[in-house]
Amino acid sequence: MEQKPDRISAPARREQILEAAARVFGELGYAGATTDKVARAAGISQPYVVRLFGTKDQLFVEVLERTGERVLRAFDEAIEASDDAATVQARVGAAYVELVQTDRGVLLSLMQGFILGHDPHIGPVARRGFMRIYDRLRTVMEPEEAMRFIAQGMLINTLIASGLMAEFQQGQNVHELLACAFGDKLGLVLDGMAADR
Amino acid sequence: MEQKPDRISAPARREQILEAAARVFGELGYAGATTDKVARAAGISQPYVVRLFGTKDQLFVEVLERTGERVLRAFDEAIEASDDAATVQARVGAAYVELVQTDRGVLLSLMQGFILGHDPHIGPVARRGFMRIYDRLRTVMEPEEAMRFIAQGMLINTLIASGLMAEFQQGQNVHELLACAFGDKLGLVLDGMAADR
DNA sequence: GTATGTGGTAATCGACTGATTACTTGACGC
DNA sequence: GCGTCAAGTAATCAGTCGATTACCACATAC
Repeated sequence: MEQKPDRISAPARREQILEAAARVFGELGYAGATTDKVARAAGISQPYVVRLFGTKDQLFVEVLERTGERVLRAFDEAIEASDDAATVQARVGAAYVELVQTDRGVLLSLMQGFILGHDPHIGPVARRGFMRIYDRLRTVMEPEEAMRFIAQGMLINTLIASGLMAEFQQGQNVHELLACAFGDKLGLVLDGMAADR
Repeated sequence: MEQKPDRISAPARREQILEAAARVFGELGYAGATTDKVARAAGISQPYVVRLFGTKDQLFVEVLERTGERVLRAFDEAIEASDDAATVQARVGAAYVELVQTDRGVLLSLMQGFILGHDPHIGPVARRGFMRIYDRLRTVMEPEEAMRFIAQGMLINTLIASGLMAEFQQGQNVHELLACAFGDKLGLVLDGMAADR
Protein backbone atom coordinates (compact mmCIF):
# COMPACT_ATOMS: atom_id res chain seq x y z
CA MET A 1 0.00 0.00 0.00
CA GLU A 2 2.94 2.31 -0.36
CA GLN A 3 1.95 5.43 -2.21
CA LYS A 4 5.30 7.08 -1.83
CA PRO A 5 6.76 7.80 -5.21
CA ASP A 6 9.57 5.31 -4.70
CA ARG A 7 12.27 5.99 -7.24
CA ILE A 8 14.00 3.01 -8.74
CA SER A 9 16.76 2.84 -11.30
CA ALA A 10 15.60 2.91 -14.90
CA PRO A 11 16.75 -0.63 -15.69
CA ALA A 12 14.90 -1.98 -12.65
CA ARG A 13 11.81 -0.06 -13.70
CA ARG A 14 12.06 -1.55 -17.17
CA GLU A 15 11.91 -5.01 -15.62
CA GLN A 16 8.77 -4.10 -13.70
CA ILE A 17 7.15 -2.71 -16.81
CA LEU A 18 8.06 -5.74 -18.90
CA GLU A 19 6.52 -8.02 -16.33
CA ALA A 20 3.34 -5.98 -16.11
CA ALA A 21 3.19 -5.64 -19.88
CA ALA A 22 3.38 -9.41 -20.34
CA ARG A 23 0.26 -9.78 -18.22
CA VAL A 24 -1.62 -6.94 -19.86
CA PHE A 25 -0.74 -7.90 -23.43
CA GLY A 26 -1.49 -11.53 -22.66
CA GLU A 27 -4.93 -10.69 -21.42
CA LEU A 28 -6.01 -8.03 -23.89
CA GLY A 29 -3.89 -8.67 -26.93
CA TYR A 30 -1.61 -6.16 -28.58
CA ALA A 31 -4.24 -3.86 -30.02
CA GLY A 32 -6.55 -4.24 -27.04
CA ALA A 33 -3.91 -3.29 -24.50
CA THR A 34 -3.00 0.33 -23.90
CA THR A 35 0.20 1.85 -22.68
CA ASP A 36 -1.83 3.41 -19.89
CA LYS A 37 -3.05 0.04 -18.64
CA VAL A 38 0.50 -1.24 -18.66
CA ALA A 39 1.63 1.83 -16.77
CA ARG A 40 -1.05 1.41 -14.11
CA ALA A 41 -0.24 -2.28 -13.76
CA ALA A 42 3.37 -1.29 -13.18
CA GLY A 43 2.41 1.52 -10.80
CA ILE A 44 3.79 4.42 -12.82
CA SER A 45 2.53 6.98 -15.30
CA GLN A 46 1.83 6.35 -18.95
CA PRO A 47 4.36 8.81 -20.42
CA TYR A 48 7.16 7.10 -18.55
CA VAL A 49 6.35 3.79 -20.19
CA VAL A 50 6.55 5.43 -23.59
CA ARG A 51 9.78 7.16 -22.69
CA LEU A 52 11.50 4.00 -21.51
CA PHE A 53 10.47 1.95 -24.53
CA GLY A 54 9.98 4.53 -27.25
CA THR A 55 6.93 2.94 -28.76
CA LYS A 56 4.12 0.53 -27.96
CA ASP A 57 5.46 -1.59 -30.80
CA GLN A 58 8.89 -1.79 -29.30
CA LEU A 59 7.53 -2.57 -25.86
CA PHE A 60 5.58 -5.49 -27.22
CA VAL A 61 8.51 -6.74 -29.26
CA GLU A 62 10.68 -6.65 -26.17
CA VAL A 63 8.03 -8.55 -24.24
CA LEU A 64 7.91 -11.14 -26.99
CA GLU A 65 11.66 -11.62 -27.05
CA ARG A 66 11.78 -11.80 -23.29
CA THR A 67 9.03 -14.39 -23.04
CA GLY A 68 10.47 -16.46 -25.87
CA GLU A 69 13.78 -16.64 -24.08
CA ARG A 70 11.98 -17.58 -20.89
CA VAL A 71 10.44 -20.59 -22.59
CA LEU A 72 13.77 -21.56 -24.12
CA ARG A 73 15.51 -21.34 -20.77
CA ALA A 74 12.89 -23.51 -19.11
CA PHE A 75 13.25 -26.10 -21.86
CA ASP A 76 17.03 -26.03 -21.66
CA GLU A 77 16.96 -26.65 -17.96
CA ALA A 78 14.55 -29.52 -18.39
CA ILE A 79 16.69 -31.01 -21.14
CA GLU A 80 19.86 -30.69 -19.09
CA ALA A 81 18.26 -32.19 -16.03
CA SER A 82 17.27 -35.37 -17.86
CA ASP A 83 20.18 -37.66 -18.56
CA ASP A 84 17.91 -40.37 -19.85
CA ALA A 85 16.71 -39.77 -23.38
CA ALA A 86 13.43 -41.52 -22.65
CA THR A 87 12.37 -39.16 -19.87
CA VAL A 88 13.21 -35.95 -21.66
CA GLN A 89 9.82 -35.51 -23.27
CA ALA A 90 7.99 -35.85 -19.97
CA ARG A 91 10.40 -33.43 -18.34
CA VAL A 92 10.06 -30.78 -21.02
CA GLY A 93 6.30 -31.17 -20.91
CA ALA A 94 6.31 -30.72 -17.17
CA ALA A 95 8.49 -27.64 -17.57
CA TYR A 96 5.96 -26.12 -19.93
CA VAL A 97 3.04 -26.80 -17.67
CA GLU A 98 4.96 -25.35 -14.76
CA LEU A 99 5.67 -22.24 -16.79
CA VAL A 100 1.97 -22.00 -17.52
CA GLN A 101 1.13 -22.28 -13.88
CA THR A 102 3.63 -19.81 -12.48
CA ASP A 103 3.51 -17.20 -15.19
CA ARG A 104 0.41 -17.28 -17.27
CA GLY A 105 1.09 -13.95 -18.92
CA VAL A 106 4.24 -15.26 -20.51
CA LEU A 107 2.50 -17.86 -22.62
CA LEU A 108 -0.45 -15.66 -23.46
CA SER A 109 1.78 -12.83 -24.65
CA LEU A 110 3.59 -15.27 -26.89
CA MET A 111 0.27 -16.50 -28.22
CA GLN A 112 -0.87 -12.96 -28.91
CA GLY A 113 2.31 -12.37 -30.85
CA PHE A 114 1.89 -15.52 -32.92
CA ILE A 115 -1.47 -14.50 -34.27
CA LEU A 116 -0.20 -11.07 -35.31
CA GLY A 117 2.06 -12.42 -38.00
CA HIS A 118 0.85 -9.87 -40.52
CA ASP A 119 2.31 -6.98 -38.54
CA PRO A 120 5.57 -5.83 -40.13
CA HIS A 121 7.29 -5.24 -36.80
CA ILE A 122 5.83 -7.98 -34.65
CA GLY A 123 5.45 -10.77 -37.20
CA PRO A 124 9.14 -11.47 -37.83
CA VAL A 125 9.92 -11.50 -34.11
CA ALA A 126 7.05 -13.87 -33.39
CA ARG A 127 7.98 -16.26 -36.19
CA ARG A 128 11.61 -16.30 -35.19
CA GLY A 129 10.66 -16.99 -31.58
CA PHE A 130 8.35 -19.79 -32.60
CA MET A 131 10.95 -21.48 -34.75
CA ARG A 132 13.62 -21.12 -32.10
CA ILE A 133 11.41 -23.04 -29.73
CA TYR A 134 10.74 -25.71 -32.33
CA ASP A 135 14.44 -25.98 -33.11
CA ARG A 136 15.21 -26.48 -29.47
CA LEU A 137 12.63 -29.23 -29.22
CA ARG A 138 14.13 -30.91 -32.26
CA THR A 139 17.43 -31.35 -30.49
CA VAL A 140 15.78 -33.95 -28.29
CA MET A 141 12.78 -35.11 -30.31
CA GLU A 142 11.95 -36.50 -33.70
CA PRO A 143 9.97 -34.22 -36.05
CA GLU A 144 6.70 -36.02 -35.35
CA GLU A 145 7.25 -35.85 -31.60
CA ALA A 146 8.20 -32.20 -31.68
CA MET A 147 5.20 -31.32 -33.82
CA ARG A 148 2.81 -33.09 -31.47
CA PHE A 149 4.46 -31.49 -28.48
CA ILE A 150 4.20 -27.97 -29.79
CA ALA A 151 0.66 -28.65 -30.99
CA GLN A 152 -0.35 -29.62 -27.49
CA GLY A 153 1.32 -26.48 -26.23
CA MET A 154 -0.80 -24.39 -28.59
CA LEU A 155 -3.89 -26.19 -27.33
CA ILE A 156 -2.94 -25.46 -23.74
CA ASN A 157 -2.40 -21.81 -24.57
CA THR A 158 -5.77 -21.67 -26.26
CA LEU A 159 -7.51 -23.37 -23.34
CA ILE A 160 -6.08 -20.83 -20.93
CA ALA A 161 -6.63 -17.80 -23.12
CA SER A 162 -10.22 -18.73 -23.88
CA GLY A 163 -10.99 -19.02 -20.20
CA LEU A 164 -12.02 -22.65 -20.46
CA MET A 165 -9.77 -23.52 -17.52
CA ALA A 166 -12.07 -21.60 -15.23
CA GLU A 167 -15.07 -23.53 -16.52
CA PHE A 168 -13.64 -26.96 -15.79
CA GLN A 169 -16.67 -27.77 -13.68
CA GLN A 170 -19.21 -26.90 -16.35
CA GLY A 171 -19.88 -29.80 -18.64
CA GLN A 172 -18.37 -33.23 -18.43
CA ASN A 173 -16.43 -32.84 -21.63
CA VAL A 174 -14.66 -29.70 -20.47
CA HIS A 175 -13.14 -31.54 -17.58
CA GLU A 176 -12.34 -34.51 -19.79
CA LEU A 177 -10.52 -32.34 -22.32
CA LEU A 178 -8.57 -30.54 -19.63
CA ALA A 179 -7.62 -33.80 -17.96
CA CYS A 180 -6.49 -35.15 -21.29
CA ALA A 181 -4.45 -32.08 -22.20
CA PHE A 182 -2.77 -31.60 -18.83
CA GLY A 183 -2.52 -35.21 -17.70
CA ASP A 184 -1.67 -35.70 -14.06
CA LYS A 185 -0.70 -32.04 -13.79
CA LEU A 186 -4.31 -30.88 -14.02
CA GLY A 187 -4.91 -30.53 -10.31
CA LEU A 188 -1.73 -28.55 -9.95
CA VAL A 189 -2.62 -26.13 -12.69
CA LEU A 190 -6.19 -25.65 -11.51
CA ASP A 191 -4.87 -24.75 -8.08
CA GLY A 192 -2.51 -22.26 -9.67
CA MET A 193 -5.36 -20.70 -11.59
CA ALA A 194 -7.52 -20.39 -8.50
CA ALA A 195 -4.65 -18.89 -6.51
CA ASP A 196 -4.30 -15.64 -8.41
CA ARG A 197 -7.97 -14.82 -8.51
CA MET B 1 -14.46 -2.54 -61.02
CA GLU B 2 -18.11 -1.58 -60.76
CA GLN B 3 -18.49 1.67 -58.89
CA LYS B 4 -22.22 1.85 -59.35
CA PRO B 5 -23.93 1.92 -55.99
CA ASP B 6 -25.57 -1.46 -56.56
CA ARG B 7 -28.32 -1.91 -54.04
CA ILE B 8 -28.88 -5.35 -52.60
CA SER B 9 -31.31 -6.62 -50.05
CA ALA B 10 -30.27 -6.15 -46.46
CA PRO B 11 -29.96 -9.89 -45.71
CA ALA B 12 -27.72 -10.35 -48.74
CA ARG B 13 -25.64 -7.38 -47.65
CA ARG B 14 -25.30 -8.91 -44.21
CA GLU B 15 -23.80 -12.00 -45.78
CA GLN B 16 -21.26 -9.92 -47.67
CA ILE B 17 -20.33 -8.05 -44.53
CA LEU B 18 -19.99 -11.22 -42.49
CA GLU B 19 -17.68 -12.70 -45.08
CA ALA B 20 -15.56 -9.57 -45.27
CA ALA B 21 -15.54 -9.25 -41.49
CA ALA B 22 -14.24 -12.80 -41.08
CA ARG B 23 -11.24 -11.91 -43.20
CA VAL B 24 -10.59 -8.56 -41.51
CA PHE B 25 -11.04 -9.83 -37.96
CA GLY B 26 -8.94 -12.89 -38.75
CA GLU B 27 -6.10 -10.75 -39.99
CA LEU B 28 -6.14 -7.91 -37.49
CA GLY B 29 -7.85 -9.37 -34.44
CA TYR B 30 -10.92 -7.96 -32.79
CA ALA B 31 -9.40 -4.82 -31.31
CA GLY B 32 -7.13 -4.24 -34.30
CA ALA B 33 -9.93 -4.36 -36.83
CA THR B 34 -12.17 -1.36 -37.38
CA THR B 35 -15.72 -1.19 -38.61
CA ASP B 36 -14.45 1.05 -41.37
CA LYS B 37 -12.00 -1.57 -42.65
CA VAL B 38 -14.78 -4.13 -42.63
CA ALA B 39 -17.01 -1.72 -44.50
CA ARG B 40 -14.40 -1.02 -47.16
CA ALA B 41 -13.71 -4.72 -47.56
CA ALA B 42 -17.42 -5.22 -48.14
CA GLY B 43 -17.63 -2.24 -50.48
CA ILE B 44 -20.00 -0.13 -48.44
CA SER B 45 -19.86 2.70 -45.95
CA GLN B 46 -18.95 2.38 -42.27
CA PRO B 47 -22.24 3.63 -40.79
CA TYR B 48 -24.15 0.98 -42.69
CA VAL B 49 -22.12 -1.78 -41.08
CA VAL B 50 -22.95 -0.41 -37.68
CA ARG B 51 -26.58 -0.04 -38.57
CA LEU B 52 -26.94 -3.61 -39.79
CA PHE B 53 -25.19 -5.15 -36.79
CA GLY B 54 -25.75 -2.61 -34.04
CA THR B 55 -22.31 -2.92 -32.53
CA LYS B 56 -18.80 -4.02 -33.36
CA ASP B 57 -19.19 -6.53 -30.56
CA GLN B 58 -22.30 -8.04 -32.07
CA LEU B 59 -20.74 -8.19 -35.51
CA PHE B 60 -17.79 -10.13 -34.16
CA VAL B 61 -20.01 -12.44 -32.16
CA GLU B 62 -22.04 -13.16 -35.25
CA VAL B 63 -18.87 -13.87 -37.19
CA LEU B 64 -17.76 -16.25 -34.46
CA GLU B 65 -21.03 -18.15 -34.43
CA ARG B 66 -21.06 -18.31 -38.18
CA THR B 67 -17.53 -19.63 -38.46
CA GLY B 68 -18.05 -22.14 -35.68
CA GLU B 69 -21.04 -23.56 -37.47
CA ARG B 70 -19.04 -23.69 -40.66
CA VAL B 71 -16.45 -25.90 -38.99
CA LEU B 72 -19.13 -28.09 -37.48
CA ARG B 73 -20.84 -28.53 -40.82
CA ALA B 74 -17.58 -29.49 -42.51
CA PHE B 75 -16.91 -32.05 -39.79
CA ASP B 76 -20.41 -33.44 -39.99
CA GLU B 77 -20.14 -33.95 -43.71
CA ALA B 78 -16.80 -35.68 -43.29
CA ILE B 79 -18.20 -37.92 -40.58
CA GLU B 80 -21.24 -38.80 -42.62
CA ALA B 81 -19.20 -39.56 -45.70
CA SER B 82 -17.05 -42.11 -43.91
CA ASP B 83 -18.87 -45.37 -43.24
CA ASP B 84 -15.73 -47.01 -41.97
CA ALA B 85 -14.85 -46.01 -38.43
CA ALA B 86 -11.14 -46.34 -39.18
CA THR B 87 -11.09 -43.74 -41.94
CA VAL B 88 -13.09 -41.12 -40.10
CA GLN B 89 -10.13 -39.43 -38.48
CA ALA B 90 -8.33 -39.00 -41.76
CA ARG B 91 -11.49 -37.66 -43.37
CA VAL B 92 -12.19 -35.13 -40.67
CA GLY B 93 -8.57 -34.02 -40.76
CA ALA B 94 -8.77 -33.58 -44.49
CA ALA B 95 -11.95 -31.58 -44.06
CA TYR B 96 -10.20 -29.22 -41.67
CA VAL B 97 -7.24 -28.70 -43.95
CA GLU B 98 -9.57 -28.07 -46.84
CA LEU B 99 -11.42 -25.49 -44.79
CA VAL B 100 -8.10 -23.85 -44.02
CA GLN B 101 -7.21 -23.75 -47.66
CA THR B 102 -10.47 -22.41 -49.04
CA ASP B 103 -11.36 -19.98 -46.31
CA ARG B 104 -8.47 -18.87 -44.23
CA GLY B 105 -10.40 -16.08 -42.56
CA VAL B 106 -12.79 -18.54 -40.97
CA LEU B 107 -10.18 -20.29 -38.89
CA LEU B 108 -8.31 -17.13 -38.02
CA SER B 109 -11.45 -15.39 -36.80
CA LEU B 110 -12.18 -18.38 -34.59
CA MET B 111 -8.64 -18.24 -33.27
CA GLN B 112 -8.95 -14.54 -32.53
CA GLY B 113 -12.11 -15.25 -30.60
CA PHE B 114 -10.50 -18.02 -28.57
CA ILE B 115 -7.80 -15.80 -27.19
CA LEU B 116 -10.27 -13.15 -26.12
CA GLY B 117 -11.85 -15.30 -23.46
CA HIS B 118 -11.71 -12.50 -20.89
CA ASP B 119 -14.18 -10.39 -22.85
CA PRO B 120 -17.63 -10.60 -21.26
CA HIS B 121 -19.46 -10.68 -24.60
CA ILE B 122 -17.06 -12.62 -26.76
CA GLY B 123 -15.62 -15.07 -24.24
CA PRO B 124 -18.74 -17.14 -23.64
CA VAL B 125 -19.46 -17.44 -27.35
CA ALA B 126 -15.90 -18.51 -28.10
CA ARG B 127 -15.83 -21.10 -25.32
CA ARG B 128 -19.15 -22.53 -26.34
CA GLY B 129 -18.03 -22.75 -29.96
CA PHE B 130 -14.82 -24.46 -28.96
CA MET B 131 -16.56 -27.06 -26.84
CA ARG B 132 -19.17 -27.73 -29.49
CA ILE B 133 -16.38 -28.62 -31.89
CA TYR B 134 -14.74 -30.84 -29.31
CA ASP B 135 -18.04 -32.53 -28.54
CA ARG B 136 -18.57 -33.25 -32.19
CA LEU B 137 -15.14 -34.79 -32.47
CA ARG B 138 -15.86 -36.96 -29.45
CA THR B 139 -18.75 -38.62 -31.25
CA VAL B 140 -16.22 -40.35 -33.47
CA MET B 141 -12.99 -40.29 -31.44
CA GLU B 142 -11.69 -41.29 -28.07
CA PRO B 143 -10.74 -38.46 -25.69
CA GLU B 144 -7.04 -38.83 -26.39
CA GLU B 145 -7.60 -38.84 -30.15
CA ALA B 146 -9.91 -35.85 -30.02
CA MET B 147 -7.47 -33.91 -27.86
CA ARG B 148 -4.58 -34.58 -30.23
CA PHE B 149 -6.74 -33.71 -33.18
CA ILE B 150 -7.85 -30.37 -31.86
CA ALA B 151 -4.32 -29.64 -30.66
CA GLN B 152 -3.02 -30.11 -34.16
CA GLY B 153 -5.78 -27.84 -35.38
CA MET B 154 -4.62 -25.13 -32.99
CA LEU B 155 -1.08 -25.58 -34.26
CA ILE B 156 -2.24 -25.24 -37.86
CA ASN B 157 -4.14 -22.08 -36.99
CA THR B 158 -1.08 -20.67 -35.29
CA LEU B 159 1.17 -21.53 -38.21
CA ILE B 160 -1.13 -19.71 -40.60
CA ALA B 161 -1.79 -16.73 -38.38
CA SER B 162 1.88 -16.21 -37.62
CA GLY B 163 2.70 -16.13 -41.30
CA LEU B 164 5.04 -19.09 -41.09
CA MET B 165 3.30 -20.73 -44.04
CA ALA B 166 4.67 -18.05 -46.30
CA GLU B 167 8.18 -18.70 -45.04
CA PHE B 168 8.20 -22.41 -45.81
CA GLN B 169 11.29 -21.96 -47.91
CA GLN B 170 13.31 -20.22 -45.21
CA GLY B 171 15.07 -22.63 -42.97
CA GLN B 172 14.99 -26.38 -43.22
CA ASN B 173 13.06 -26.80 -40.03
CA VAL B 174 10.21 -24.57 -41.16
CA HIS B 175 9.50 -26.84 -44.07
CA GLU B 176 9.92 -29.89 -41.90
CA LEU B 177 7.42 -28.63 -39.35
CA LEU B 178 4.91 -27.68 -42.01
CA ALA B 179 5.28 -31.05 -43.72
CA CYS B 180 4.77 -32.77 -40.40
CA ALA B 181 1.70 -30.73 -39.47
CA PHE B 182 -0.05 -30.89 -42.83
CA GLY B 183 1.15 -34.31 -44.00
CA ASP B 184 0.51 -35.05 -47.65
CA LYS B 185 -1.79 -32.04 -47.89
CA LEU B 186 1.08 -29.57 -47.62
CA GLY B 187 1.50 -28.98 -51.34
CA LEU B 188 -2.21 -28.40 -51.69
CA VAL B 189 -2.30 -25.83 -48.91
CA LEU B 190 0.79 -24.00 -50.09
CA ASP B 191 -0.78 -23.66 -53.53
CA GLY B 192 -3.91 -22.31 -51.90
CA MET B 193 -1.89 -19.77 -49.95
CA ALA B 194 -0.01 -18.62 -53.04
CA ALA B 195 -3.24 -18.32 -55.01
CA ASP B 196 -4.83 -15.48 -53.06
CA ARG B 197 -1.75 -13.28 -52.92
C1' DG C 1 24.61 26.93 -2.85
C1' DT C 2 24.36 25.87 -7.34
C1' DA C 3 24.94 23.23 -11.44
C1' DT C 4 23.79 18.95 -13.43
C1' DG C 5 21.78 14.64 -14.31
C1' DT C 6 18.20 11.21 -13.36
C1' DG C 7 13.55 9.46 -12.18
C1' DG C 8 9.08 10.78 -12.84
C1' DT C 9 4.54 13.25 -13.83
C1' DA C 10 0.65 16.62 -15.42
C1' DA C 11 -1.16 18.52 -19.29
C1' DT C 12 -2.07 18.30 -23.78
C1' DC C 13 -2.15 17.32 -28.75
C1' DG C 14 -3.45 15.00 -32.94
C1' DA C 15 -5.12 11.03 -34.92
C1' DC C 16 -8.37 7.41 -34.90
C1' DT C 17 -12.71 5.01 -34.06
C1' DG C 18 -17.47 3.53 -32.89
C1' DA C 19 -21.62 5.39 -33.01
C1' DT C 20 -25.36 8.87 -34.18
C1' DT C 21 -27.92 12.03 -37.00
C1' DA C 22 -29.75 13.82 -40.87
C1' DC C 23 -29.99 13.40 -45.45
C1' DT C 24 -30.35 11.25 -50.39
C1' DT C 25 -31.81 7.95 -53.84
C1' DG C 26 -34.70 4.91 -55.98
C1' DA C 27 -38.39 1.25 -56.21
C1' DC C 28 -43.15 0.11 -55.64
C1' DG C 29 -48.26 0.50 -54.50
C1' DC C 30 -52.15 3.15 -55.38
C1' DG D 1 -48.01 11.97 -59.55
C1' DC D 2 -47.34 10.84 -54.80
C1' DG D 3 -46.68 8.85 -50.41
C1' DT D 4 -43.91 5.41 -48.24
C1' DC D 5 -40.41 2.50 -47.18
C1' DA D 6 -35.90 0.29 -47.84
C1' DA D 7 -30.92 0.92 -49.10
C1' DG D 8 -27.22 3.66 -48.38
C1' DT D 9 -24.13 7.73 -47.40
C1' DA D 10 -21.90 12.31 -45.77
C1' DA D 11 -21.01 14.75 -41.86
C1' DT D 12 -20.03 14.81 -37.39
C1' DC D 13 -19.58 13.89 -32.43
C1' DA D 14 -17.56 12.11 -28.22
C1' DG D 15 -14.32 9.27 -26.38
C1' DT D 16 -9.81 7.00 -26.46
C1' DC D 17 -4.99 6.35 -27.20
C1' DG D 18 -0.04 6.95 -28.33
C1' DA D 19 3.07 10.29 -28.21
C1' DT D 20 5.13 14.94 -27.06
C1' DT D 21 6.19 18.77 -24.23
C1' DA D 22 7.20 21.07 -20.37
C1' DC D 23 7.77 20.73 -15.97
C1' DC D 24 8.93 18.93 -10.92
C1' DA D 25 11.76 16.49 -7.17
C1' DC D 26 15.74 14.99 -5.55
C1' DA D 27 20.29 13.44 -5.37
C1' DT D 28 25.31 14.11 -5.97
C1' DA D 29 29.50 16.82 -7.48
C1' DC D 30 31.93 20.75 -7.17
